[in-house]
Amino acid sequence: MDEKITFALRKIALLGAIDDYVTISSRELGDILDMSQQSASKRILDLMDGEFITRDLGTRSQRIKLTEKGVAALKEEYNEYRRLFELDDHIVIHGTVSSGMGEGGYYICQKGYVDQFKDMLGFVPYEGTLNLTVDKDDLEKIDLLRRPSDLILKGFTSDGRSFGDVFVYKARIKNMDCAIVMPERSHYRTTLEIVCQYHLRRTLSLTDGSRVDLKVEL
Amino acid sequence: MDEKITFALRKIALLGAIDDYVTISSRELGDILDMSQQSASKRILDLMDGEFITRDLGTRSQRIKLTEKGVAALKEEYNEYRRLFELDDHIVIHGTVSSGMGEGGYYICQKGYVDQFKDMLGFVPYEGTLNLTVDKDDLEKIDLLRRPSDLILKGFTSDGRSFGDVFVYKARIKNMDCAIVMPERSHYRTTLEIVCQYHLRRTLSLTDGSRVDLKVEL
DNA sequence: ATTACTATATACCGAGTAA
DNA sequence: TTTACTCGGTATATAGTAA
Repeated sequence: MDEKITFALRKIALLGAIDDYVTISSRELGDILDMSQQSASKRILDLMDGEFITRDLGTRSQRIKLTEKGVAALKEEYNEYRRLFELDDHIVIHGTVSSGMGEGGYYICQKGYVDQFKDMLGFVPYEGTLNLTVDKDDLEKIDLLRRPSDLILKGFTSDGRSFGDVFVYKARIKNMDCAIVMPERSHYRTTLEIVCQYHLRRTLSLTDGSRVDLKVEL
Repeated sequence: MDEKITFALRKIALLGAIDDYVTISSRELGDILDMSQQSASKRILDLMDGEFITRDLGTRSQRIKLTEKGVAALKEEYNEYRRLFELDDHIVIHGTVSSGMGEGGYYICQKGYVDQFKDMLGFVPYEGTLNLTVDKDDLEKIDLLRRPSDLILKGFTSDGRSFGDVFVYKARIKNMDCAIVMPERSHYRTTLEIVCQYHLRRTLSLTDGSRVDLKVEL
């Protein structure tokens, strides 16, 4: 979505053009957008071209109203702001990609977990986890995760082997949705295990030692 | 606020850069902003120039965090969206500016009302009202206002003359805060009387017959 | 691999103006 | 009064490249 488009669209919407047609000349819109009458006129044509607004043009006035698509475009941007300011219950954990087989990777591939995981997060995890060695300065942030998550994969028994509960924390790496998996009885460690729908190493071109910022929802 | 600035700022904030430093190369930012590495680099310099972000630049990576000013800029835009989508309890009434002495204008200038008005709306109304003849198609919308407003100027007696209650409805004309005043015992009319901190006729260059879109909070 | 400079290409803006 | 065209000046973007 072009930022010039949503800027003009938002200013027009603020005049009430979501609910009904609003009378606004290109000169007036130019004043609001801090640009010339000519540029505002062009912007209106662009908005119509993208079907973000409809207009009925009289000989000495025009009336503008947002289309469904126009409202949707604004809502999309609004949701980005909500992610920033309404759900500001997250922390950022810095760390380094490391290898080494974590038991979380073994756990999460069990069918008993995968089905629950899909219901919970909405995706089937890629087979295998990304190991993240947490920066020394951020180790204390892990304790914030030790509070029982409200996302818990229930334990089960399979082939005579018992699998315990696993805590899950929704997270993001560079806008990629992922999750921390943490077996309930894991001992204190400096490494987190991340699961994702995609192969994070390949998708984000990560190798051992790559720096990663993990944004975790609390 | 320049829209290019807030666009880049928002995308960086979404990576978690409000809470803490976040590692992001200009190449990666370019991908996110759909522009070249060079332009993204320039955008970062612009953001630093405006003191919207701080950066610590290493030899092979940079870390970015929003400043107070940067967060404030985003919150300003967020508030515009809240006005659009959270308080969507309003209607738009179309009408035409007309003259003719409404009794509302006489009423509202009484000291007994003005003091209450200032407490309620936060401004002292300009002496005189703007008369708005409502479009035939929008007359039924006035009935929505007939529900008792939660903003009521209490009646009083002055010089042996009694003044009744007046309903007040917050409204906006082209982003100007104003209010509809409606004496409780007024008979059904097709004309609304608008008060504002400023002289609306002059400020908005309105003359008799000018088309006006009135956005009313319910 | 980075960031960011310079130079060239492109897009954008607005003055003038027609309808 | 409007809207919106053309056109020329300016700002913005990117390719090439240095550090």
